[in-house]
Amino acid sequence: MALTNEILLPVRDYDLAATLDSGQVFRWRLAGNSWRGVLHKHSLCLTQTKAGIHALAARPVDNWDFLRNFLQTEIDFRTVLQAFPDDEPMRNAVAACPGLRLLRQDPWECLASFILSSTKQIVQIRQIVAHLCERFGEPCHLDEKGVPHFTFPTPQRIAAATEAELRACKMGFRAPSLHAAARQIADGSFDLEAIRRLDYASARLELTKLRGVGGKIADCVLLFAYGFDSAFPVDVWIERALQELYFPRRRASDKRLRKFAATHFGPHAGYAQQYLFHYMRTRPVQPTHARPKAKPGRQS
DNA sequence: CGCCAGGATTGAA
DNA sequence: TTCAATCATGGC
Repeated sequence: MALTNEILLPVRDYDLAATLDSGQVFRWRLAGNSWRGVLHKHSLCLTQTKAGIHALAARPVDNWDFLRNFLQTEIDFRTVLQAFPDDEPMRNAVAACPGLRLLRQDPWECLASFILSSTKQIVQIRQIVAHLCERFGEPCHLDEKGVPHFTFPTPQRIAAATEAELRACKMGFRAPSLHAAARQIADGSFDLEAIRRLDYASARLELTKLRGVGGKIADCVLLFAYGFDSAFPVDVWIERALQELYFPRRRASDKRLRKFAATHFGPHAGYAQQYLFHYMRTRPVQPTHARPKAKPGRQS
């Protein structure tokens, strides 16, 4: 294949900005009307145009499949949307952002990022990950402003760091979890590739053996890195979404909500989850002051 | 079940 | 300006 610095991926129904800014990935930032980020060792600049997504690489690329895979431009997106339940919350969520997509990330970067995500807001996760890449990643490109772009650090590099060095990236109590995961992956005692060959339930069980990885974080990794479309991460936003949109009059237990989610949203439940998440976070602020904090048994 | 673990942000004093 | 509450997930 010929080396090229740029490519146009002619994709429709794709909202690049919403997708890169929807809490799946933490390393893409807006520069003008383009998105800058690093994938493997390629520093990229992505721009949404009428014709699709234009990619500009800092260095020539011989095969762009890694980008098609990351952006998931080849999937049958219509089928995904058509498989959603035809109810009002889903119609509203899709209407609010019709081109929202799921990405397909590198498992290690995704796992590491979500270990760092626990009890953190998206802005803070971005900061921690940026620190981590600056200190332990490799510089792979200097942009026109002279700002270096870094690769995501390997498990080997993180394993070789001290816990104090990791804590200096502001990750606090998550440092031992990240360190342990990196060591297990670096020494081969945990195989991220083997996860691919498991069914969803086994893969989830396997991931939750890692310290700092509970059901929610496992589901994020299974959905965002391995493409298990049935994974349905339930964080507080999704819990709120399910409660308010599907059980407005009575308080449903956590267990009840998960059971509902597992059956209601169909084979691409993970996509549905992403739409609900985005919908909850971007819709106009609700008048929370008018409603007292939810208490068991009593919900306005 | 209930508490604790950092650190950035928001809102109150 | 300082200070306290809030955020949000897993481990014990």
